[in-house]
Amino acid sequence: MSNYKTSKLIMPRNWNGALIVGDCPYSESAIASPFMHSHLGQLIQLQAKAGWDLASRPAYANILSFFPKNAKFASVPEPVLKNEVEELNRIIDEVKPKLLFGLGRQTARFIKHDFSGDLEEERGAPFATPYGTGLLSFHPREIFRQFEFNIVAVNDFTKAWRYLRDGWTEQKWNINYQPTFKQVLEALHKFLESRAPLGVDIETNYHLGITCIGIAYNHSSAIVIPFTTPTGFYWQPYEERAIWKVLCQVLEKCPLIGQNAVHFDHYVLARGYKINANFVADTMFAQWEVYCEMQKSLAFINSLYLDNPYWKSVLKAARSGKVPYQQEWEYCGKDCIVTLQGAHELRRELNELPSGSYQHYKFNIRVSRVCQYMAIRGVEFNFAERDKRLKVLEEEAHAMQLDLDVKAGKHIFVTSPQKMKRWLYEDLKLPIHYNKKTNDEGDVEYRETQDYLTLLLLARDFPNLPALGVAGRLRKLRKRISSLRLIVPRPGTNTIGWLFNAVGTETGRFAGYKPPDGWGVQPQNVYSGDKDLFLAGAGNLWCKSDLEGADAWTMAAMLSSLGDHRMMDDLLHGVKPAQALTVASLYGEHLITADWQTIKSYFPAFKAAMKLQEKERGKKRTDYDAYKAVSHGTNYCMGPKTTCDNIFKKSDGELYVALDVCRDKQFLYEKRYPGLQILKERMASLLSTHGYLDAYSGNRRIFFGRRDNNTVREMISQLPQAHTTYATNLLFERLFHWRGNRIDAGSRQLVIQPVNQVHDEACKVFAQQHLERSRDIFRTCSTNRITCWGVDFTIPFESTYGESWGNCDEVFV
DNA sequence: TTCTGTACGTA
DNA sequence: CGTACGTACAGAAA
Repeated sequence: MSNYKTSKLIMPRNWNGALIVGDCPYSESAIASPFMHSHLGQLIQLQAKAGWDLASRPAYANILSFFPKNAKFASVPEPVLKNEVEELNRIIDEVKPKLLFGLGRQTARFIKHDFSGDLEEERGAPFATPYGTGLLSFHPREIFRQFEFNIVAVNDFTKAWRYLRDGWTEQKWNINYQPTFKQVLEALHKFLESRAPLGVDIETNYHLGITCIGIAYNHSSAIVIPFTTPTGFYWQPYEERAIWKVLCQVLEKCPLIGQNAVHFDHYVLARGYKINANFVADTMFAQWEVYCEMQKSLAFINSLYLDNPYWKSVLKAARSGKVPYQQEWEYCGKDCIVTLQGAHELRRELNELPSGSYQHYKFNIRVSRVCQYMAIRGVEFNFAERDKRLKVLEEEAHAMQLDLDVKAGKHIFVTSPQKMKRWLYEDLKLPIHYNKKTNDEGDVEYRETQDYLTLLLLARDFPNLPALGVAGRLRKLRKRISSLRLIVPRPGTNTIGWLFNAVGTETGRFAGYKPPDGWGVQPQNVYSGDKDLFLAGAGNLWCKSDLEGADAWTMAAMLSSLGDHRMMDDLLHGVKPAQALTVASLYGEHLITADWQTIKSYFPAFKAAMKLQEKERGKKRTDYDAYKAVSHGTNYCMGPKTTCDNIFKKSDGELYVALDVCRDKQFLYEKRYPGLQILKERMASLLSTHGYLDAYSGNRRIFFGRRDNNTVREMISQLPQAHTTYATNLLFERLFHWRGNRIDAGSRQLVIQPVNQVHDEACKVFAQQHLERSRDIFRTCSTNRITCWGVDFTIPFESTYGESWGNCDEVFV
């Protein structure tokens, strides 16, 4: 083989057999070789980090031998591109690389013949080439832009080295996806006998009917039971009945491993098939526990820990008829097998972490049973009252629309951002307002906006244009109306459902969803004013338990450990930080450093003053409301501009705190809690020394972002959120699993039934006759003790009950 | 029909 | 330069 160097290929003397292919040269002027300057440096660093033996070297090539115009691949004329690709292919045929390693999304298109078009999906999954193994990863350019890709790229380079050294062949899949009746029954009975863990996955059609169900029983074998074909049914009716009978037992009795943090499979089986599937492990939960900032998809898990080629494009192809429809069943079998394999590897990953991680994973799996319970149970919804309310609101909206059109002198379509923009900035020529937007790459952009805040600000600056305020209020009202109108009950009932994902967020908070059948709502963004429509049901009570000062406790503990004990002192003696700030603002700024006793001595006067303000200005418009926003914002490094915007917006344009006033109040707040400044520095130093934070729950969040202020802010909110979540989840976990919360011994029926969770608010329902018993149970289950940075504390609940979510006025405990 | 951006609801 | 989310709608792309 010839040693030669061109802008297209660099072939080293001591070649290791790998050809690393990029998309185009570094820049217009740096085209002498495929990778130059920082790109080459990055590649060498990645090889070193991934343990490549650098005594021999990879060859480097590019799709393009030149830098495309404006750095846009699309600008390259088709024939030119074709020539370049052909030349690359000639090079590949000549050098015959054992490893073809393509970097970047453009590159992937040309070196993998069946590339799906999504690099993040296919990255890290090996494929066969005529001369060896192929692999895709990020281009150094992409890694620079998106810092967290770096760790993933190291993983890909580690894999690449292994494939180069040991080669790669696709594992043999043993998937029986067109089984006979006899085979299915035999397999199911065998599972029932052995009770070995099974990897389970279902595929469903648009109506949530199960098209097939796959069961993997070892790391290469699965049986898939098809139910429907595009034209009918796979089984005779009597066969299907017999299969479901045994299948139901398998799903309820065998330990199942799933890939389904949203509990979609469980929900479908329970609601549509009356099967309470026994999922005891979930690869999504495990992957979240290991790297909560990363994706949790099966393809991603495969790319990190396994060696299967990309298989995820088959489902779409099978459904659209591009490949035989039976391949959907085979695909389902692969999913099950990869789930089983992934669970195995993730167990090893968890072992590498402190023991708390595995404990928290197990805890979350127990919590996930509560998510399933709440999803299936649902709650009663007051449809009669909803309909009445809708009527009133719709009339109100109609009147507002007429008023708006008159005031504006033309019809204003408030739900169209485009039309609103034209009205404000073209017709009325008002000053353009911008909104901060963080794009996928993490860069901050500013875009034109016409949101509620903008309309309020414009209305304030242009009092001669009363239409502005009306437009803002109307748009909000329309949003509320459409949310209400779209609520649909489960057929024949007044019940609605919701879904939860216990690992839906990076901080450990739940994510909530509208159920896949559409019969319900997203539980966590229900408009406060409509919460009274969610009912306990006849003979029942709705009980709402809020964590009191939820996030503040962890904040106080962190400050305490840094030597500033004042916030903890305040909280322990019933002084909320925002109250201290308000008292000092109202009765003399010297009070800002006063002890809690002094602050408290002003409480009667302070509370009376706020009551008066509420009477005069309306709800959410008192000074205390403003100072709450200042305190909250300052805790999380919010700037004075956003703080005063928030106050203005929350008070519907009534409360305007000038920017410098807002800034002064922040200084005042920081004077009382000087630890806040130290905390920022401490977090920045933790980011560079450790790069992770451990919560008391056992969960560790590794921060993959850049070492900048942005990440420091994420870190500051991490532990408060993680601990709040832990306290709420702990309550639910106990209520669900503790035998003391059962109607009677041996019963599965709960006395206190969890129904909803909104971060620091736990909603439960119990029968009226069990009020006293529920109080006892709650007292037992609601205790917690958290240690943060060596400081112990407890987050107390404040509980009330009533007939509905929005109507909890009686004190519970 | 599917995707993207904007706006807005929650803690 | 608060954090963390999901959904509805409009309008464009396919």
